[in-house]
Amino acid sequence: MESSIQDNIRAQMRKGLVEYCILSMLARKESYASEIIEELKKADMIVVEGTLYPLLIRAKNQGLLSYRWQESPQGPPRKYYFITEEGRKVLSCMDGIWTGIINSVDMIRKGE
Amino acid sequence: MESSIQDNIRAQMRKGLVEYCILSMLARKESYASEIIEELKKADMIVVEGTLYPLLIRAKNQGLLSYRWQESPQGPPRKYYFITEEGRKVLSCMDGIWTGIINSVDMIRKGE
DNA sequence: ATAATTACCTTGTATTACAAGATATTTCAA
DNA sequence: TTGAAATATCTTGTAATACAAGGTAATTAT
Repeated sequence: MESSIQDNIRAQMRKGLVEYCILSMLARKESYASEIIEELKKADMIVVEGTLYPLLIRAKNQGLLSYRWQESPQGPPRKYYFITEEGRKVLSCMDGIWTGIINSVDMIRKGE
Repeated sequence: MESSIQDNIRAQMRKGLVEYCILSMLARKESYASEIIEELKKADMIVVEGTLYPLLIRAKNQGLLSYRWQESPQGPPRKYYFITEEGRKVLSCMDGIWTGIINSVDMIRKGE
């Protein structure tokens, strides 16, 4: 099965933004994987489990996120992730990087 | 040697944008690899040869770019790449995707 | 000749996101 | 009390990207 060029481009462009988006979300309120996926879907930023779980583990190992267990009204307990102080510093830095990227692309698109 | 978390994030965020930027540049005027790298550098979008050459070849194989040889005032001949009609269609599509990504990130960043 | 400059290209590696599937806990109905 | 449904977490294997590092080749100047 072959994917279209456009699908491929959409996929490529999103790369690396996922971490920024997830840190952003968790900076406002703690959340668990299934809920994070639902909320990203609302903003058309589709992410699947196989992407999210390794990312959360990486961010936790870097000290950007931490988590606590909490019982669920139904099913197994939820792993609520929340942002750390270190994570907030990195997020603030990412804001600047993101703004810079938008400016760079804008310059290139419009012809410096 | 270990790179900082921030360097890593900067690198990740840029992924996939390079193709968009290069198609954009070539949509205004044809150019060759060394010049493309120089111009991207001006916009703080650093790209190296090992990234650019495979990308140009991929885009050519997809029919988005084509090229012609031209003698250089000094050194070996230059391979001038230019965008095709198909490339312009895809570029127009990428504009929309890029705008959509900016909107998505903005929604997520600001809390939908 | 040969060194310098300019240019093109390749190989191997780290990282990322995804597809697909495995595992575990709770509730509810038969 | 057994089993299905729902909700969760997590792992493995694969494809793709960007980069570091190095290789090849043509022209000009010394």
